[in-house]
Amino acid sequence: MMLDDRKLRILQAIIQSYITSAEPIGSRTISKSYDLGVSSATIRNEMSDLEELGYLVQPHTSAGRIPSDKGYRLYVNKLLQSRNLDFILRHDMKGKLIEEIGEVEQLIYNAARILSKVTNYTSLAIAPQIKKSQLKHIQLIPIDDTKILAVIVTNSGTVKNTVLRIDSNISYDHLNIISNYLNDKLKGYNIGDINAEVIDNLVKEIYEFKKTILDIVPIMINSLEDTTEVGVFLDGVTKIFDFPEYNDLEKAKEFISFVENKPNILTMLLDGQQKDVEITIGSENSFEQIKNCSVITATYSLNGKTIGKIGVIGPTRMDYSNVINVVRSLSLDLDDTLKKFFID
Amino acid sequence: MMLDDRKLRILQAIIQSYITSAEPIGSRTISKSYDLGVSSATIRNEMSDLEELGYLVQPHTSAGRIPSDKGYRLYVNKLLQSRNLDFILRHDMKGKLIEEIGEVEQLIYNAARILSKVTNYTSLAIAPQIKKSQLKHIQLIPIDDTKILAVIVTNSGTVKNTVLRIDSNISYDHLNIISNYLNDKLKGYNIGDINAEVIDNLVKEIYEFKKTILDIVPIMINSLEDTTEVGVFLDGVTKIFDFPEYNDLEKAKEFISFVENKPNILTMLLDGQQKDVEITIGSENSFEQIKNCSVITATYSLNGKTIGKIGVIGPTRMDYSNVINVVRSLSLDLDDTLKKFFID
DNA sequence: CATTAGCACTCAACGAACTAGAGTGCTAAT
DNA sequence: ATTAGCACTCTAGTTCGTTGAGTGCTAATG
Repeated sequence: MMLDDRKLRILQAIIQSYITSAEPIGSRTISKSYDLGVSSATIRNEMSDLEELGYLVQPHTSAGRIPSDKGYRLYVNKLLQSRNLDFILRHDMKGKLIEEIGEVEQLIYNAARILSKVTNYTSLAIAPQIKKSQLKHIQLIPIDDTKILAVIVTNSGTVKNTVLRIDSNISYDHLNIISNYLNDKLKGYNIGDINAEVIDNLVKEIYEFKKTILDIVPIMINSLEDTTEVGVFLDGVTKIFDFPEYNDLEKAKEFISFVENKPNILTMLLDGQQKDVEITIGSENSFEQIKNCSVITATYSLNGKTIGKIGVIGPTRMDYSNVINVVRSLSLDLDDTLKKFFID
Repeated sequence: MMLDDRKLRILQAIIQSYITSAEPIGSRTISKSYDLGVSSATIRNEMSDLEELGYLVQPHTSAGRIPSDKGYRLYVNKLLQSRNLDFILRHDMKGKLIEEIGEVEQLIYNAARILSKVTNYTSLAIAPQIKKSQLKHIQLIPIDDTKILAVIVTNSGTVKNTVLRIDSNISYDHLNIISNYLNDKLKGYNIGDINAEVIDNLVKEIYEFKKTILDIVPIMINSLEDTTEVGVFLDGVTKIFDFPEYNDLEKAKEFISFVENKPNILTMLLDGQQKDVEITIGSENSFEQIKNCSVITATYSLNGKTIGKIGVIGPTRMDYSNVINVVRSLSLDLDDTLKKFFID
């Protein structure tokens, strides 16, 4: 049995109906609402075939049918006609995005908030990954006898502070010399590439402050990799309550627990392929807790290099067409904005 | 009609039962479980009186009674016998708290996480209020031709970065001179006290960099007051699902929406009196959305000055005794830890 | 005179039984 | 190949009694 054109049209009709209604769709509904030129009985037969092929499932006998993950996948890959995003909306989004530019984190959080507001799904975002950024400036500042503050600025605009505890008292001037030296040697380095070897080479050329540098730099680099500190942004968590599929406390709890757990979000977004727009449907998700959700993400880049991701998560019955458009367009806006305000 | 000792004992019994069972309490339950030496009929009469006095309410005729906000208030003020917190638990909490000390924010977030884990309620915390802290160090760092980074360190350990956009190119050396000058003049100032007048006085004594300072300092100070950036920490949001009073999607949604809104939490915590431990019961809350919740907070201090708050929020049927103990003890631990690691 | 046993009354919660209605699958006619 | 027709299925509501916890009142009691 093959998927002929009529079957595809019926599948499309069912999925579109289901996305807006959240109710199982029966053959009569389709024959009435869509002009397919065949009777409900024919549609009934076709639906039976579509179920056999795995694109539809029946919650119970004597109910209509709902799309399976496989059905949604086909829909997304083949049946989605990409309409253009409303110009006004695009313009508004970009306006909101650049309304108040502070640090990059602020910008990304802004993007997440816009995304949730415009799509009415929960939005996710990760701030530029420090490891993938280049070191732009490094500065050591004495705080008191036992502490110095290391400030690291990256090309993507991220500023990261680390308080270091030290034994020996180092003078302001000495710290300045070390700062300058580190700047000189490490500027432009990919932060992820600064490893033991690099640090070893670093101190080969300098004798006076060798010990201090070996005390300071590894701790500093380590603290940059602290994942608990990494910027994960969420907005619109409570949007999930608007969907009938989460009219169940257990499910709502599971969703919110998952999404509030930053490491989950981080792994999910970082593990994915780094393609432009990525769509993960239901059971395709690697986390069991969200096997009834779809996730749509897009990357954002600086200097042609992907540095982070934004996206939304919601029920598999998601308005794919709209969300894909919004996410893509917002990620392009982000690229623009980053280029303009944070260019290397 | 007066509240004699027997009425108080009955009220106490009802509240204690209700806190653990979440079910309306009937007269027979009390007479069986607590040895008050009177029959259920007598208790029935007393309960009727307690209702008339406003300490109890009846969900419907033929149901037991539950405490009113006024009842809880009396309980908290008069009937709570303060038992001591388990020594092991105290020790564990402190251990966890100082397990990994990074910046203050990290410490406060740690406290919130411990609080939620130990009490099984949603926990809240605010990071040290920059306005109430003193300036310890200020440093201007050039990023590129159009941007400089201002790093401000306070006595409470908070490090705050602000990226400033400038027109004219300022050399590294000039920035250093300005940094040193500002340090010299502003160190020790309460950040909240640095106003236009102070800045005016600041530039009276210096001519060379007057314009630059006037360009930089006000923006810097302003950005410190940006409330969207202020540290509000939450943990255990989903704990609310464990309480039968939130077995209702609408209520759960209202709660989570409220609590996820940082400005709400900020106003709530900052508006309260700044006493040691503060308990707000049900309708005493200024926010309509949480009129069925109680909030228990404690302040934490540095150098005898209150700089922030931690606390929990949950249903009015809260284990007041335990939560008060835990919150108080954790706030003392925080004081200790701050003193040790972040002392001025 | 406070206390209590006794009893009629109330009401939410639960479950059984029934109904309505949407939808299917099959069969036979077109 | 398509479709009208129909028996069948199953959920979601609805009604209606039953149960049981709890109350409030009254009259008896020490």
